[in-house]
Amino acid sequence: MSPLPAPRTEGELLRRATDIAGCPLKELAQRAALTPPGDLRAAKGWAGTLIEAILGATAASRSEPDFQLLGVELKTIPVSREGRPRESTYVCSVPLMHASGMAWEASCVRRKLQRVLWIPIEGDATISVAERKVGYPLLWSPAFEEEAALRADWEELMDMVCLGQLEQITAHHGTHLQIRPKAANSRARRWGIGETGERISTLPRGFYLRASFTGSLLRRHFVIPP
DNA sequence: CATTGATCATGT
DNA sequence: ACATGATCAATG
Repeated sequence: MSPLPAPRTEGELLRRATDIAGCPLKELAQRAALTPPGDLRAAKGWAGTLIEAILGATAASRSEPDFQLLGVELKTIPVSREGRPRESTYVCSVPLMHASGMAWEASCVRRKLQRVLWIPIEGDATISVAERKVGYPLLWSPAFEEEAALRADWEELMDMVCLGQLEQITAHHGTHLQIRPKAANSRARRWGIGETGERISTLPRGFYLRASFTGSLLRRHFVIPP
């Protein structure tokens, strides 16, 4: 496949995304000269990377929005037959040091979620990766209430990170945004802040959006049925 | 059976 | 090393 030029406007991006709605992944893979894996166990990011290539994303594996010119982040999301998200959505890593006094406005969570192109993909395990179909896209920015709710979660969680309560954070915290491990394995280490303010060696963490949050936003925009 | 904690591959 | 793309697999 010849390298696709990056979309120059949101409209162009959205048109490309709409054009592939209903398409099985094998068809898109063929365009990109790729072969769909039998399962995603050893290729967890395969579908996301494929859609990036198909839509002409430019920032693969860089700390930039996927569509740099447009400031748009691409997120594929696996959905069940009923259209419900099957998984949470990774947002960004959690800053474990030097984050005291950081404002929501300056956070990576807010920056990442400022403008997102959501693309649902059939994620039922009974459907082979090749046959899974791409759904209709949603170009989304958080509504005022959504951002306020995310901000409240972020502030509560980051307070814990900065006040030495990192080890007490579990995935149960946060209504819409949660903190979970994000690492190669459970032996991975980063520096964090301990109970008495000392440096501790801890597991790297990431911010994730709960499936309930992405589900309600897809429903609210009529991308998936109620 | 939904959710949490763990994990996989690849690029810079 | 650490970011990107996420899903897997154990657990309650």
